[in-house]
Amino acid sequence: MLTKKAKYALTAILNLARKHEDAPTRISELAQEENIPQKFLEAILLELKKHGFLHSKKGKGGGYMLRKSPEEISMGDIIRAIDGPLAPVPCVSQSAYQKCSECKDERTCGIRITMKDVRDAMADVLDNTTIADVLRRVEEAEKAKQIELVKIS
Amino acid sequence: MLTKKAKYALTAILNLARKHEDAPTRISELAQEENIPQKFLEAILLELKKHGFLHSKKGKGGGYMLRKSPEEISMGDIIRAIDGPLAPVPCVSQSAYQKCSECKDERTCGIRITMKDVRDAMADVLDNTTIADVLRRVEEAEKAKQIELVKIS
DNA sequence: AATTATCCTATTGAATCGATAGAATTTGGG
DNA sequence: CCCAAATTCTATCGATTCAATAGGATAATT
Repeated sequence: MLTKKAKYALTAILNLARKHEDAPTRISELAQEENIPQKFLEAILLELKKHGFLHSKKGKGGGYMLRKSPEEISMGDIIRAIDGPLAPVPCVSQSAYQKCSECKDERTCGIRITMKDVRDAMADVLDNTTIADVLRRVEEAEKAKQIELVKIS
Repeated sequence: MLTKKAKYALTAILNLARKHEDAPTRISELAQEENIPQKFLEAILLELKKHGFLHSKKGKGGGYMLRKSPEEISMGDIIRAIDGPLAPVPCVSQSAYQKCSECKDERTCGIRITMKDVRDAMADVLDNTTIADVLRRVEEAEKAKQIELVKIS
């Protein structure tokens, strides 16, 4: 399960990416727009900054802005930064492998074999979907919705 | 992340499936063979029984045995029974859908669109991998290991 | 210097995870 | 019919994580 923290992180980055402006966005503004508890969002943005996704400007007229372009950030990157490895079990994680204690031989462990497939399937989606991709798909969905509305009226 | 509970559940069912005997297996035996805390395993087996995967026989000569055949049990079934829905967010779950509170319109939510793909990718693996499939792949891996050993010697 | 925002530390309440203890109940065998 | 062996039930526990809040320190812009 995605934690709320990761969900808020994705929401915040998508919001900032949609703005694609040079002007920074205030935490308070972001919190209000996306219905995220401000103090919680504060901590999340700080973490995202430490991971290199954002940078910030202090003082009057300050706020947060994207550091990388939306094409360079994948959904997987953000989720890993906030929630940790994607893998359902540590022994199939690429980014944070850990040996399985109870397992006699990893090569012949049925759970590992299956979970490796699951991890790969998840990573295939999340590492090949950038913020820019998501924004594109949202736009398409919004267009489809408009057409639907016209049909009904 | 898969919980230890679910991992133990999978291990237990794989063990019972490998035995494919009519004779029931005692909890204590299963716990020892798979290095699972006995009292914890007790609770897990009970839960698996309630979900219809196992049935049990009390008293002397009793124990647990599979209720369904290994071909009829998918990895997804077991994980859902113990850990709950596969979906990373409730609003893309097939088995336990829940409306997203903070989302204005689900159809145009970028997180939902992406997470739907993730869910489908996971379900595609887990619902199409049966216990029998896993056992087959473990056997293959064991054969490959044997060949490897012969080569070295 | 005043304003505004980020940054830091600490704490909280609730839920979940992993596991244990002890007793109750059922069953088959002698 | 009683005993031993097994499952079944109830309850509790400590530790960790999750989600969020509070309050203030620090830094930078106008």
